[in-house]
Amino acid sequence: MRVRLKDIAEKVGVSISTVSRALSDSKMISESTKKMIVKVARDMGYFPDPHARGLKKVRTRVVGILIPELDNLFFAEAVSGMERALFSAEHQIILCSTRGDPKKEVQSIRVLMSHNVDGVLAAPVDYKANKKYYNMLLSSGIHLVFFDRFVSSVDAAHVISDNEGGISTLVEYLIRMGHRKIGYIGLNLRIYTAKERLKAFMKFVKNGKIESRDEWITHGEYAMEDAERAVEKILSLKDRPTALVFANNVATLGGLKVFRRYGIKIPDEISIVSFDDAHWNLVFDPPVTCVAQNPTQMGLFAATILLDSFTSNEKPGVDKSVVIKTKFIERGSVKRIGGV
Amino acid sequence: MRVRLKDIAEKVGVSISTVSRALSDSKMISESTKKMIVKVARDMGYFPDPHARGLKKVRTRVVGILIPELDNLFFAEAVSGMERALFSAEHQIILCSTRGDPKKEVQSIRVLMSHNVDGVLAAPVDYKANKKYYNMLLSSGIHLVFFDRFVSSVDAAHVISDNEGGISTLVEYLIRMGHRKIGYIGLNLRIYTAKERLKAFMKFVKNGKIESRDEWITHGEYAMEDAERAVEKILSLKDRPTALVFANNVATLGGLKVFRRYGIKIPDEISIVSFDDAHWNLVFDPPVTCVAQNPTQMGLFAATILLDSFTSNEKPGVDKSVVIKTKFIERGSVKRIGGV
DNA sequence: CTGAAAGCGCTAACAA
DNA sequence: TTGTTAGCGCTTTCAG
Repeated sequence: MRVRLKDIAEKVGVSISTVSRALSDSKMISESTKKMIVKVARDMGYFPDPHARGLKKVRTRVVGILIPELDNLFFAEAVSGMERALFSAEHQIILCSTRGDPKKEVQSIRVLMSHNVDGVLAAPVDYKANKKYYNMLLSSGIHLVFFDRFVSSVDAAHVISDNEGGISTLVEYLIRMGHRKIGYIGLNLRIYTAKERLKAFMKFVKNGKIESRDEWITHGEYAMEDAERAVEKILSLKDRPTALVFANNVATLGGLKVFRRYGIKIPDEISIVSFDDAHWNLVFDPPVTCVAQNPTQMGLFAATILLDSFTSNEKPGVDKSVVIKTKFIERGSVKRIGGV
Repeated sequence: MRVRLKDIAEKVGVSISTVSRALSDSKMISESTKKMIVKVARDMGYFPDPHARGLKKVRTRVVGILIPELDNLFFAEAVSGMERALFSAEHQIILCSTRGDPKKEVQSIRVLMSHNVDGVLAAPVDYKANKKYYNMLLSSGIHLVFFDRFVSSVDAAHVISDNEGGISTLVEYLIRMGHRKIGYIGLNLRIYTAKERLKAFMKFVKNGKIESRDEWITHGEYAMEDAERAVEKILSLKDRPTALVFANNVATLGGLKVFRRYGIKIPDEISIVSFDDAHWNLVFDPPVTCVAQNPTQMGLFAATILLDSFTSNEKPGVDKSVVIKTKFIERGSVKRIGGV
């Protein structure tokens, strides 16, 4: 049977509330009895009942994690980083996956609220939708930290990569390598990162630093197949770009599949760069030049901000946000065709 | 504010218990009032408080998932499959990661028990250790389903791949392709799958179907670096095997890294096969011949068995276990050097 | 068929 | 400094 405060109280010969105080490290108790009680509690293997706690609306030591999907290694690693931080701080995780569906996102937010979680770490589906529900979370006292993406004008800290900087690094590199005709394989624009990365790319088009046609710029959904179709379409064009920027790891893998299927040689026939590194760059030939994110670190940061906010007891506002620089990794997927 | 049974009761003009009965679909209530109450509850956005529920030791609709690590895509996909099944059945997930540490495993089991979860889906660290704690789980009424691995002589269903069959397929294929001198890059033998796969491999050694020396058979930890070291050691031998069997995706990636570093051509200089498929086989050249597991399906099965056991209200015993066949995928990583 | 009331384990306000 | 007690929202006897 489970050990309750009552059991400890009986054993020590004090009241339940004394035990409660001892275990919550209250000041209103003598050091000696506290020591005694703590020892007995440990010996008996006491662990407070989270439900009884939760019912009293005190800290539940549970945080909700809300992600689009787990089978993208980016999110898996991010959650792994969070888990590390949260476990050390003795917090539990309730995991919800939205699969990119705003409806599921709403349901998940509801569930997390009803579980009375202390905080939520979220990578929201949509830049705008469900703002209402995130605010509802906040106003019911739950701390919130966004990661990878955020919802505009919700006052919560976010931990994101430097999307604009990353894309700029990539495009500037291509320019240095002599490329001007550059295509872009993007993602669904509801997603914050997709929007930011495209915007960064378009800046180069607008100011004439590169040349890009509408047909070279694509926005798929968040699946490999979309990237595949997009790349196939671009390859079928008479006037092709000499280089392609892939907006994330999923898109890149899709592109590489197509190149392989058609026997297209990288970088001889077309050059590519990618936002996101991937495991298979360890073995793929040529490995892809990219800007790498660090999802584990991102998760760790986000969780740490949240945990700190519990300690300080104030919600982490947007001013606590962190932007993580991406890391440029030059490899062999870009051909020099002029330039400096 | 949160909607409680009390609020619904007041609105409808009945007692709390009537509302409770209506919502739990009891027989002891008239159809008409039930209908009415259910409707009002929905309109008001009622969602039962999991803590109040949990405190009463009824179904919490929460299941614990216990895995070694999330940043291995195998487990990420398995959890993804579980999430799908559990979400449909309106169950929540508490996620615990052991990182291969039996101590953390014990702590996690304790946490899950204290959270009064209805069931646990676990890929245990060790084949023997912590048997006591899994039995403790069971005896406190929590349903348990193992996946990928299990703990011996704990009476709980498991969902695993056909490890022996998979390895046999791989080795027999190598034999057909003319290989006799075959090495094995294995994992830590505390892990159930590692043990099973090695056993299956050793059967071929013992009955003389293949020739293998002690130096060709390695057992690393569960990290890529161990596989790298193991492969390097084998390559440095004067008398090398002509083919290598890799015991999982992590080991395979480690091996490929080494081959790349030393410029070793697959399959010309050495042939390889692998337990587990991987994403990068879509783009790697040559893609690796392997037996693929289906982690998503494994997760789905495990979760389904657990959910069924809630319905039937009896713990899923070891007799409910499922063994999933692996899928052989012939690709280009093995050279024919004789044979049929 | 419905309502009143006890109690799950804990915290916190109030008494002593 | 300690003990007593109310009550968190729900389920479940037990009466009606």
